[in-house]
Amino acid sequence: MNELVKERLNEYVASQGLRQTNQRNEIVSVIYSETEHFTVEDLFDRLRGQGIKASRATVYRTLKLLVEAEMLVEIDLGDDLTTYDPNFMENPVHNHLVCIDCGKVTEFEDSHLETLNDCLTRRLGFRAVKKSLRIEACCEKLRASGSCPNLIAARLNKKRLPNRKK
Amino acid sequence: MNELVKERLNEYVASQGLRQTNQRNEIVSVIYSETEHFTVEDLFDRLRGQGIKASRATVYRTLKLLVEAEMLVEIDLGDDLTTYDPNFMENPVHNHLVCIDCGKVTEFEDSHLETLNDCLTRRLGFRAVKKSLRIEACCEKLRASGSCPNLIAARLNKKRLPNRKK
DNA sequence: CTGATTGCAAATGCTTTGCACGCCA
DNA sequence: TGGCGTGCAAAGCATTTGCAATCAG
Repeated sequence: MNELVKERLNEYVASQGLRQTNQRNEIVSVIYSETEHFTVEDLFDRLRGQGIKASRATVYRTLKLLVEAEMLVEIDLGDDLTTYDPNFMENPVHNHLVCIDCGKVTEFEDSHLETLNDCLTRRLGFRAVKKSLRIEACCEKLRASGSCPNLIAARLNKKRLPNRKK
Repeated sequence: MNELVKERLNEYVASQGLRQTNQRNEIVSVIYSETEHFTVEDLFDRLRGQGIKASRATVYRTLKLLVEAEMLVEIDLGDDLTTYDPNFMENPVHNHLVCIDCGKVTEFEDSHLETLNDCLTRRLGFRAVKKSLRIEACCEKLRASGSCPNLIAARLNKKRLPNRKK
């Protein structure tokens, strides 16, 4: 995966008359070492944690580059943070469900949903180009039994906590 | 409509131990005089255009209040602007289609879509609470005939122009 | 009267940018 | 060698906040 990704980056970089650099390679390498969604600060922390030196400016610039290269997608998780999703390369069509109990994000896809969206769009006289669906939901298990495995996992792993809507 | 809306605001304000003020009433009145989506600056301009005096701070504070009162919903149109939709009071369930040719936003709803979303959510072990769907699409008429009525209307009316994704 | 509301300006927080230096092709 | 890339600090922008004056109930 990692090699594939770097290759794709370098293809894009070459095609645009840009240059291959250490920072870009390292940033890409760190991003795709996990499938987790992340914010700029998340990424910045991961970089520092691995002793990789790259300024915030470079991180911002590289993220913009990756979005242009369609290797990364900005998603809206319902909070005020710009979040990046590295999973669209493997999975070009997917949606997000955000648990309002623990904040955990579940990716899912469904062909019926895609078909229906396309139909509705066509009926309105358009051709669908891109789609963004986010479902905010609460955990049935938590409601039923008073405990939610995701909630517990979230606490243990210090994942993104419940979205603070500012 | 206008009276209904003011009434609802005042109900909420009263229920929270807050106070009825001129600024709030005027802002609400201006917002619901149209069904158009708007940004803070749009609203601020409309206020000034009608000679209504309210500081930006008050406008921001009132918008926050209206969102809390569930009279207004923040929506994501795919640009970097916080946009407000005043139509959820009349139409609690609807989605947005954004034309990438002219930027025009079309609201639509479909019961099948809602059902499918709920099914998918339940299958994942959650109960849907809230949903946000945005389709970006291009106009078939423009592709076919080279002209798009919305595009023309957009130019004539100086509506929101094509989204600059910065 | 009392505490909520307002306006102003200052502060915030995220992101972008200008510039001088360094490095890839 | 030419110019793209980087880091730094400053600038930008949208939004929030502290404070003193004002206003609603």
